[in-house]
Amino acid sequence: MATSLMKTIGAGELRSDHVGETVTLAGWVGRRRDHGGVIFVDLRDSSGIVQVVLNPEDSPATEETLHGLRTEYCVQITGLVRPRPEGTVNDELPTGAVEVVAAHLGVLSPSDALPFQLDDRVEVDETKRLQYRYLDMRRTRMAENLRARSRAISAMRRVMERDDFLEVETPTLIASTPEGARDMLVPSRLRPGNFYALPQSPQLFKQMLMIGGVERYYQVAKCYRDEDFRADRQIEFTQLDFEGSFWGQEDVLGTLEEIVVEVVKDLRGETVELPLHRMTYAEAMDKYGSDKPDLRFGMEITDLSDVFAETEFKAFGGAIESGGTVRGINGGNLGLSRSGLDGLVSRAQELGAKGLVWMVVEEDGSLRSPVAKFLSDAELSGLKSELAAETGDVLLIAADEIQRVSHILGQIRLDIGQPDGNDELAFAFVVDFPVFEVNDDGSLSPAHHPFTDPGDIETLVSTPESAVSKAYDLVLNGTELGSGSVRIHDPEVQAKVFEVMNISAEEAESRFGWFLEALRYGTPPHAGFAIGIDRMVSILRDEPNIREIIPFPKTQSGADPLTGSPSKVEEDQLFELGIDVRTEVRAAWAEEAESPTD
RNA sequence: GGGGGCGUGGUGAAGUCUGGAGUUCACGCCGGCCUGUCAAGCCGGAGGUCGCGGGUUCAAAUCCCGUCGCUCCCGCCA
Repeated sequence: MATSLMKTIGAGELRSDHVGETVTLAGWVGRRRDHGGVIFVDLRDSSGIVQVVLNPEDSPATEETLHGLRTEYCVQITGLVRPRPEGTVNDELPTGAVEVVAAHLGVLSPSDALPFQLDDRVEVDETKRLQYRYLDMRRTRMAENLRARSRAISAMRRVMERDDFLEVETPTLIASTPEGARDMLVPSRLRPGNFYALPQSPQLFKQMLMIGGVERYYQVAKCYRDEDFRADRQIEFTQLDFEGSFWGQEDVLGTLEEIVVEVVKDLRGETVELPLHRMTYAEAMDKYGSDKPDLRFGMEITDLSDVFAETEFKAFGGAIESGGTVRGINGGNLGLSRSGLDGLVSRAQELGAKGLVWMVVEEDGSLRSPVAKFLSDAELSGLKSELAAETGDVLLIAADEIQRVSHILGQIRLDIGQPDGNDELAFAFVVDFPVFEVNDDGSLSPAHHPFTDPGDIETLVSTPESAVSKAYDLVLNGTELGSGSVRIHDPEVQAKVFEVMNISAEEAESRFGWFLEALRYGTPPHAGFAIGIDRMVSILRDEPNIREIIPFPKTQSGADPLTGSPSKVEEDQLFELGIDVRTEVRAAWAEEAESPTD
């Protein structure tokens, strides 16, 4: 802790070594224990907590100041560091062996009574916390999360600088580029009716940096995606974005491994074993029904099509006949009641399943299930052996087209398999993503932005649905931390990809003509990645959502309870921007003004 | 766009299913006592339009309808 005019040392830094020194501290009044005569104050600053002793003899401040001290007053204290008396040492505190006898106490700034207690054991409504985020971050949870976030970024920079990456800032008022998500738009005053987009990622800029000879670039980049919120999604978030020239996939994954090792070391003091686990997209989908498998537990999806190849049970047989599949998972001994099992069925239906068959293995080896009577003995025993079923196990089976079955069982697997209190970290690279995802109606939609190396061009053209791109993800505990790819550096390939993606030459020219031209000036082969910093830190900190990692996050409806954003603006301002508000919106405003809600 | 959960003094919860006086618990706040506590202790006190609107009822925190906010999820999103 640097000294300043107002303090000579951080409160949390005091140790027995400092005994005998007179120090000046500044910080906040945490807990206050007023015994009438002596008063103990837990003085807190960013370095920690130390006990300050105030008493009439040693502290010549007025009685009023002493007893008038209240929680969260901002104070400055000068006093002597001394060992705590015999028997009063507090082993819970790093500073617990000493205390500061205040000779002088100054209130720098008093505090109103707080809207909620800063005690970490008190759970507070999150909206309230966000509304008073500046108080919330005085609590250890947020204070530590902010520090962890900073350390994570610092570790990332360390790797980037060690490997000679150049930090470059790219603009945030840009032309809309296709990343799949909805753009956040900013109106242009100088060109009414025209809009900037906020970047969903610095994608094309970093590629141009490669063309520009930077060779190795990184940026801690703010990104924006105007989509619905989730526990791990905000409309603005921060990524470590990097890119390298003369690079292929292995170079990127190697750099990611370095980053993972450093960040985990700094945040958790743990050593990550290299190489990180790696699997193909196809394997991930097959075994885990997800492109971001949670590998902290097994419960792999098993193909049961062979078992039920000849079945009389229509739900299974029908699926197989129409080219689909029957697959199942062994959920283990879940101890679920009938209604709990039915809950899984509803969940499956929510996920688009026609149904979900559950079976419980009884003591005598028989299978209890609403559909057991429709299945032959051979099928039941085949099922048990395929799923390695033991007494008490719950078997869950779905039948439908492959993609849907994977999705359903993959989600159910997560619902029932999430290890509680398991602090294991399961990193994995998922590689060989397809170029296209197949929609329900059989049509294709790009799985990545169109600047991703689509692999073999002939395959891309002849059977696009089976084309494998050079795209890869980094996954941690079932959450996608980020993704990247080898990029296209050949303008001919780029044109071909647009064609296959049904982007006409005219459209490509009008939207990215400038970029297509850039590709024509000796573009080096290049590849890169972007890691979601908020996500990574939230998992490493065992936080349930990324709002705990973002200093000033938004609620699920995109509002900031502290500042009131988004907010209305004056009509003059809209006029100046060339924006006309629709009559319906205007009417809604008027109604809102008349009858304020909540 | 859809489904689930939640909304009760400043904070957190119980009460809601099965309607009967704003009832209870913990913390905080205010005042008093108290010179070795560390979630200090003891005594006293203040503080609520039960999110909001409507309906049913003799009577609504409680039942019904609507609405707003927060949250988790599906869709969406890499």
